Parts: sequence; C-alpha cells; structure tokens
Amino acid sequence: MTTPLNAESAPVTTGRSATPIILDSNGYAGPGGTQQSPLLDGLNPQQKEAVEYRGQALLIIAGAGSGKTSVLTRRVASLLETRDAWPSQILAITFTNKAAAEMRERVHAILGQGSDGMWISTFHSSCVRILRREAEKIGLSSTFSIYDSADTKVTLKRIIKGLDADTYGFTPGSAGAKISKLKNELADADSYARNANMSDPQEVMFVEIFRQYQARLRAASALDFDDLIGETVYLFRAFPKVAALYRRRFRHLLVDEYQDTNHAQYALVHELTRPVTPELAQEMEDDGVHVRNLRDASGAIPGASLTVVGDSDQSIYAFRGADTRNISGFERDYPGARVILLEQNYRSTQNILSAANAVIGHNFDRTDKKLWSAGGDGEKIVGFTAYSGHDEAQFVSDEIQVLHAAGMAYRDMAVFYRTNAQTRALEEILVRSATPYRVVGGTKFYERAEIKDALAYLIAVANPVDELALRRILNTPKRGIGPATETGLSSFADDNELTFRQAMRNSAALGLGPKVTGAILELAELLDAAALMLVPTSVTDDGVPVGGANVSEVLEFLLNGSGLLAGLRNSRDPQDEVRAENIEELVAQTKDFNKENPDGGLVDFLTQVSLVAAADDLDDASGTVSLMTLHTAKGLEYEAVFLTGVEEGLLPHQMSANEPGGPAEERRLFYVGITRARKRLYLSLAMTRAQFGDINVAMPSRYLQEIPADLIDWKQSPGMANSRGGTQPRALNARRDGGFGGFGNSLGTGSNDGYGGRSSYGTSKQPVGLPPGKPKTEWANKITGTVRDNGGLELQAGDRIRHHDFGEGRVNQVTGEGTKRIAHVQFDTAGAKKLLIKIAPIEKI
DNA sequence: TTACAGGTGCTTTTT
DNA sequence: GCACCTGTAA
Repeated sequence: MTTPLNAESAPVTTGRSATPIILDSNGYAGPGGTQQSPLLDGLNPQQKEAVEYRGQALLIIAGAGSGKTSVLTRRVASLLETRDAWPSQILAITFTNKAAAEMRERVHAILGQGSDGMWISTFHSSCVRILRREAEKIGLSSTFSIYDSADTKVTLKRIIKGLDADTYGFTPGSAGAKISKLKNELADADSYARNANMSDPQEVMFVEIFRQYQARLRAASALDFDDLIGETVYLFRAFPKVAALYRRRFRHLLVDEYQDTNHAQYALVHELTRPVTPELAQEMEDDGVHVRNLRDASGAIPGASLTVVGDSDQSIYAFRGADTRNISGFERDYPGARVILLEQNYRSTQNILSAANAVIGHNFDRTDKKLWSAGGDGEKIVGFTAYSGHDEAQFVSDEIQVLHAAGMAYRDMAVFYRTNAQTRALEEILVRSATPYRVVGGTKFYERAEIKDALAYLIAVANPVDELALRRILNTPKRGIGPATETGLSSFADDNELTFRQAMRNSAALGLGPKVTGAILELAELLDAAALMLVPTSVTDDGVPVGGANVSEVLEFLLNGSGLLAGLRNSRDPQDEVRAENIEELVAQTKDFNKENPDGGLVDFLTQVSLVAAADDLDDASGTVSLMTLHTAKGLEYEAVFLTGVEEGLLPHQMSANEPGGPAEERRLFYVGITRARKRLYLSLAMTRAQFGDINVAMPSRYLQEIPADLIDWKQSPGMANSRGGTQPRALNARRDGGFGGFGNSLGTGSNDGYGGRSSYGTSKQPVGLPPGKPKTEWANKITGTVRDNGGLELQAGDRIRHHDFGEGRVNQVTGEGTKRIAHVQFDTAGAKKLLIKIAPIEKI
C-alpha cells in the first residue's frame, strides 16, 4: 500500500505564531547546558555538525551510505527539540513518498510527539497541495486532474492527428519529451516561439502542438507532472502575496537528493526561500496576518533557512532535466552557505566501496570524494559471465538460493537491471525455482488498463470537465459508442462551446440513433448521480461537512452502474478474470484509504494515486527478493545485490551514447547500483542477449575493467581481451595470469567460439585455464575468413552434441537463419536449452 | 460498430 | 516478443 496522504494541516492564514529564533549568528545555541542531546548519539563529527548547524544555508554533500537519512531526520528533530522551529514551519522534500513516510516515522519515533503540521513530501505532492488550495487564482478547478505520461501521450496523439503533424516527423513521444524538457526549464509555448526559428515549418508546427496541448489541458482543468512544479512557481511569481504566505509559513526548508532537481524545482526552492519585502510584510500585517515576530530590523521577513542534501556522483536523472549545477552552484546561489562533507560509509564493505570509488573516479569534472568504511574488506565481489540472459538469470537464482540456505532472508536481496525488459528472463527463472520475488515499479498497478478505466470514472466525477477521462470511459465497457460518435460529440462540444460532459447531456441534439443516444445519456446520468453522492448532507457547527459518500462507496456505485466489473466477470477471456480481480483490489485500496484518511475525499485519493512512485510500493515486510531498475534502486540498500546485464549497449545503454554526458551518467548509474550493496555484490553479464525477439551478441561493459582485478572473484570470466585486432574494448579485469579465451578478441575478428573465458573458475587453483597462447593457436587454426559459423557446424533435429558446460544432449529442433540459427537442445542432465549455434561451445558427436 | 487478422516498430531510465 | 495500428469482414 502506498503512503497515506497526510491530513491537511492548518491553512497558512491561521497558522500558529512563529518562534522568534530563526537565525543564530553563532550557529548553534545548543539545547542548553553541557549535556549532549541524545539526538547526536553515535554520530561522527561531520554528521553532528550537519544536525546542529543553524544558519541560512547548509549544503550536505553526502556520499552513498553516509548516514544521510539519519542526519536529515535528526536535523528535523533537532530543529524541533531546540525550539528553532514549530513542526508547521518545516517543509522537507524527499524523492519518494516512501522516503517521506520513513522520515515522518523516524522523527515521530525520536520525539515521541506529534509532527503534525510538518510537511514531509515529494516536490510533486507539495505542489499539488499548494495548487489545490490556490487553484482558482490561476484559473483552475481545485479538483484539477493530474495527467500522467500516458494521458499526455493520448492527448498529443489526438493533436498530432488533427494537425497532420506526423508528416513533420512528430510522434506523441517526441513532442511530449520536448514539451516536458521545456517545461522543466519553465518555458511555455509563447516564450519558446519568441526564441525559435519560426521560418522553420517544423518549429512552427511544434509551437502549434505545444499551444494546443496546453489549451486542451486548460480546458480539461488538468496539469501534467511538469506543470505541477511550473505552475506553482508561476503562482508564486504572479501572486507575491500568496508567495509571502508560504514564505512566512515555511521557515525551514530541507531538500533531499538535491543533485536531481531540475531548473523548475530549483526555482521553486528559490521562491520559497526568498525574503518577504518590508512593504509586503507590512501589507500582510495590515491584512491581519500575524508576522511581527518574524520581521527583522528593516521590517522584512528574512528568507527561510535552507538545507540541501545531495551527491553529484549519484545524479542519474539528467534525462529528466536534473542539473547538477544546482548543487555545484549552491555556494554561489546562497553566499555564506556552510558545506559539510560526509564521506564515511556505514553501509558497505571496503571491497564494495573500493570498486565504487574506482568506477566513479573515471568520471572527470567532479570533486573527488572517497568513500571509506571502518567495517573491513568483506567478501570479494562475485563476477559471472553467462551464455545468455536466461543463463544469467539461472546464476542469479542459484546464488539467491545459496544465500538463502546460508541464512539470508529473501527481503535482504535485490536484483538490479538497466531496462525493464530484462525482467522477463529473470522472472521466468525465478518462477521456475519457486523463489519469492517482486518486481518493484515495472508495469505499475495504476497503469493497468482496467485500473485506469476504473479511475477514469472517478476522475470524471471529481473533475467533470476532464474530456480525456470521459472519452476513456465512453465506450468502456462496450456500449456501442464507436469512434465516429466520439468525435461527433467532441466537435459538437467545440462548436457549441460546451464541455464534453455537457455535450453528452445534450446528445439528443446530435440526431444519433436512439440506442446510442440512450447509452450516452445513461452514462451522463450515472456520473451525475455519483457526483451527488459526494455532496455532504449537513454541516457541523464548525463548518465541517458531513454525510458525503466516501471513495469506495462512489467507486462501487460506478462499477455497478456501469457494468464494468460485471462485464469482465462474464467475459470468456481468461485474462478478464485477472482484470476483475485487479479492480477488486482497487476497491480494497479505496477502503484502506477511507480507514487511513477519514477526512480524505475523492480528490485526495486520486492525487495520491497519481503521485505514487515506483519505489513507493516497496513493502519491507514482504519476504521477497526485490527486482528493480537501477534508477528505482537509488536510496535503497540491501545485504546482497545482483547487478545484472553489465554489458555494452545495456550499461552504458545504447541510447545514451549520443547524448552529451551520457556515458558519464551511465557510470553514475553503475556506481549507484554498486553502492546499494551492504555485504555481497554480484556483477553479471551475458554474452548473448535476446532483444526485440531475436538474439544478439553482447560485449562486456567498459565499466567492468575500471574495477581493480583483485576485487572481483570471477566465477566465470568474460576473458581477457585482446592484444591483437585492437578495435574491441580491452581486457577486462580478468586475471592476467590465467589463459582466458578471448571473448572480446574473437568478436573482434568477427567470430566467436562462445565460451572463450569459461576456463577460469576464479579462486580455483586448478589449472583449468588453457595455457597462455594456446587459445590463439586454436583460433588461428579454426578461423578461416572473416566470419566463422562455429566451424560451419550444421545441426539438425536428432543430432547428439556435447556442450562445454551442459554435457551431452540431443538437438530437438533448429530455428532461425544464418548467424542467428538456434539449436533447441534437450541435455541429458542440464535440461532444455536454446543455443546460438554460431557461438555456443558445442561440438557434434 | 465490433472482432479479428496481419503488419509494424519499438524500449533507457521516471515524478 | 509484444503492443499497437490498420484494414477487412460480418
């Protein structure tokens, strides 16, 4: 379950009066006396200073595993304990809702008292909260919808179709990415148009797409993810008095993961920490807003104190507009800022840290920072080169079982990968080995079609002008309302300046068939009736409305009235049974929501659902292995980490190659992955990887050779590359003394015998490796021409073969063409495998 | 209007 | 390998 939305705290206009102690020129006054606060127990000197420092601006450079969360939490607790702040004066911004919930809990645990009124949430949640309050000021309904990327895509698709913009090469994806990027820079269609080369028809078209997109969102009273930040900045800039109220309220701002803030978020932080001018402060006072005890000698309200925590080495969201200059320019932006470095690592063994340091050291243009641990070297990193993605998954699964047998809980293990597509092979194998696992993020629950359908009903009730939601449910379940009718309704609405919903109510005027008209009216009435359910039946003396239906009641009413659930239940498609169960799960979630948020309304529920992050649905209590992308892994830690797919093209990813700073960002991603591990780290790669349904040969990642050889114990090494040929990435940190086959080498010559490097078994002292030089001779004998197809090996069903590792087996079938011919082999002991004939270590017998 | 068949293109990461 | 799109038949 996700983090409950906090009950709304007191509105700013009635906020409690503030404590006068905001600034302390000497830093920290201390909680009195010589006694050290228990808050500082077990902290090192740098951490202590980070907790106790009092001043306008503080930058904490926190290396991975340096106790950042603990410091941040204690700092908040300390601010409260020393009476430097009331809870309601604190705004702490975290990266995920989960981190926010954790922080809230820990502050509560430390202080044992209410942290009520404190805002601990993500950038997006905080902004929604502000925007819902101030919505009418910027021409929005307070029940505005929040569009996710899928909603954006659908909207853009319609616009592009309407403009025939695909002839200019625009796709919903490309246009969406560009718009998002601009919004992160706080640009809008007009400002973009002013600077664009408008003699370029493509630019003109883009501006038009951008304009129409914005207009559609407006008409639907909707904001996309980027707008949530951008519109809040706009609100503060356009309405100084509104901004002043929030500046007055939030006296202490704390921002986690500052290296991942984009320009819009940076601007937001700036707006919130700006001083209130004497004139404005006076105006507020005249309006009856209590500010006197906050004003300084000049009559102004000084800017709030700002604490940011970050680590540029862990910046992995540049593709989303994150700009590390925000962190590197902090001292320039906030003159007199204090900078504290946390370098001692409390998480990982020294071997893991040494690997991490070595890797990240290859990024230039960074302030050198070396993590160190007092915890000893620990185990070596385990390396494994698999034959295929499935083989790799098998290795991971086997090792998980070994660790588990040795007493490690499943929940303490995690498997990381670069792309979501890699889960397929992993899941297949984990299911087969009955390993309990869960995919964190991935295809998220709320992104499933049936869930989006059900939610669209709720959105249509909460925000009646949202055309997107209405059109989604118009013919779901099937009501005989086809695309022709849908566009008919839409243009009818446009022509008569009606909303889509009003057009539905007036559908009789369209002259459609009685059946279709009836279906449209029935849906409109259902939604109207649901909206009525929400209206409170009475009001208490304090003005609190009572009697309105809660979220689950409305949802169940809609599901029954629309027949959505019944339709799935009665379907003969077995998949629909699962979909029905998912909807039941959603109903259960609304009931949980009611319980956890007695005051929460429909809009609150929808907001919470819109803003869940991948990492939020992590349930620490579940005894399962966690599978997730490297991006999702940030901020988490595990006893044992499997970092899979450490291959060229995957890590670094192919797509990053053209982007400026791409390879460096990929390296940081690798670094983030490594530093998640506490005790055991496994790096694995595959020599072939299935992609887009066919199989490709993969190369070991360049980052592997950046790790000192003595830190890795290769169970199966990719082998030593290549002294001849020379175009391929060079030797990995395989042991130099052994005679490894040349994985990279043989690729370089356009051929491959498969398991060049299989001869090494890491710590094994047996001379299993081929003598140096011998492999070369062997290849020299075998290689004829540029491409060798495993010596021209022809296989057909029925043939017996011998495999280097799997032993003997029988070929059941041969599929594919040319270099991608695949033998489906039933091995006598190793089971069924698919092998790429060209490179598999096999011979016919 | 719906259902289905066949073709196409695609994946980096996410609030 | 799959999701999505398009075109066709009922």
